[in-house]
Amino acid sequence: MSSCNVRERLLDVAGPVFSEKGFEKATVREICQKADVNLASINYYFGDKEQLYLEVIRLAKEMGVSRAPLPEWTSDTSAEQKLRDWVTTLVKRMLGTGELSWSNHLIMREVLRPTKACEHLIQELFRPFVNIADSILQEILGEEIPEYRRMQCVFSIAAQCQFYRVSAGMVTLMLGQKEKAAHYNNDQLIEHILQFSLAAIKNLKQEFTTSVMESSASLHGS
Amino acid sequence: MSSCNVRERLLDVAGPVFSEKGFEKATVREICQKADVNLASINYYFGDKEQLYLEVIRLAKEMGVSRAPLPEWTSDTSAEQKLRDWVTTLVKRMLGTGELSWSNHLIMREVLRPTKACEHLIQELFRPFVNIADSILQEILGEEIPEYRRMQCVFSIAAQCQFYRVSAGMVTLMLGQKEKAAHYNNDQLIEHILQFSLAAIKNLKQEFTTSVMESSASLHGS
DNA sequence: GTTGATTTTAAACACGTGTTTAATACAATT
DNA sequence: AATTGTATTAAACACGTGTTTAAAATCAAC
Repeated sequence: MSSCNVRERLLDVAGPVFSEKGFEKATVREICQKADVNLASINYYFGDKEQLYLEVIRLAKEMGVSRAPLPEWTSDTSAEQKLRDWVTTLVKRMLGTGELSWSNHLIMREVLRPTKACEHLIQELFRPFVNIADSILQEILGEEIPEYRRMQCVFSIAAQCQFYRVSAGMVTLMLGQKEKAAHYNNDQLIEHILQFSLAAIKNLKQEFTTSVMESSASLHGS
Repeated sequence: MSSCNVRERLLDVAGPVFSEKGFEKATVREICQKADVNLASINYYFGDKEQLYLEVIRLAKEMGVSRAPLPEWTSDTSAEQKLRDWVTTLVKRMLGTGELSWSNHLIMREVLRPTKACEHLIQELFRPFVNIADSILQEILGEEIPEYRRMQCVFSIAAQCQFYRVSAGMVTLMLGQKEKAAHYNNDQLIEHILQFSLAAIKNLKQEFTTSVMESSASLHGS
């Protein structure tokens, strides 16, 4: 009867521990102790520590997505609104607060120092999410901007969202607690990132259309 | 005679090892072996592993700055040129290639997971460097934009530079080697980051001046 | 109820880590 | 040449790690 909820308890406990300590520094002893199971249980149910970790990553991916999903869009949702939703979702997933933020932490660890598990995250999580941003930018920028320029913009936006997660410690040390609390909450960050990025994107579009007009004009001229 | 170049050899060897493995995973045995000194030498000369690490961080800071210094500016250097130099310097320091890039790696490790050494880096390296960007932005934006908005912009620029360092592994996995080599070398990145950020900053300035004009107009009107 | 497989347990194993120690070698000074 | 203080060495120490093992306990089926 008391059998296989041990496996579940291990999965539940391992997530936060791996998230806080990282794969290397997390110890099977701590995980087993917090799960209130025997030390040998991880090897019995998962084979070894690494396979437990891979299972936890899978779980984190699913939880992360379901926790901060993209809203539904209709055919007349504006591209800017979509971009706002996209940025909001990314910031929420990255800076996700509260009790379930371990999944975000864990995924971010994989981004910063990829292991075997990162390939899976890219296929199932990052690539689809980036593709959405790419299609939004295509909607704004039109067809004539080359794909790699769009991708650079996507990276620039994602970079800003990522910064406040990965450099949070340094940002706090630089600004001081009060300054950071005053001007760097989620909503203000989203607003700044959106304004900053939208201006850059619209400028890129304008620059491209005028350069096309110029080359067209010089073509007609010569 | 054979005395105290042991200390130097340890410092020379420890930098790359700490950079590659991080403080925790780097072992005193590997460092001592590569430095061709006895296992006990680190404790003899530095006290313990951590104090060696602190010395290495100091060394990395000095090397990083001297390796990619900011160019000299005259009184008629344009603000945009200064910003270009600043971004170029930051990208070079972060993505610094070749034999001496260990210092950049090591400093980036401190940003991502601050230890005691980070406070020193902030005081001596980050704060002065960020202040330079802040004064450049002040030159572009004028006085009426509040300081925290300028700082947000500085962070947005730095975030883009940082992204390709900390997420390099994931970016490569996403794009594939050839695509990354084709469109994401240092020069192209600098160009994109500058264009992207300058457009955003100029838009911010414009938005502020028009809103000031509006409020001024409504003031005169009422 | 007995049997057989599955699960749980405590102990030990094998290895790697940073650090310490006591003996030795070396250099300069008296 | 003897002495003193410094530098080097090999060995051992103390601890923490993931994993394995063999015995005990539990459960399901006959």
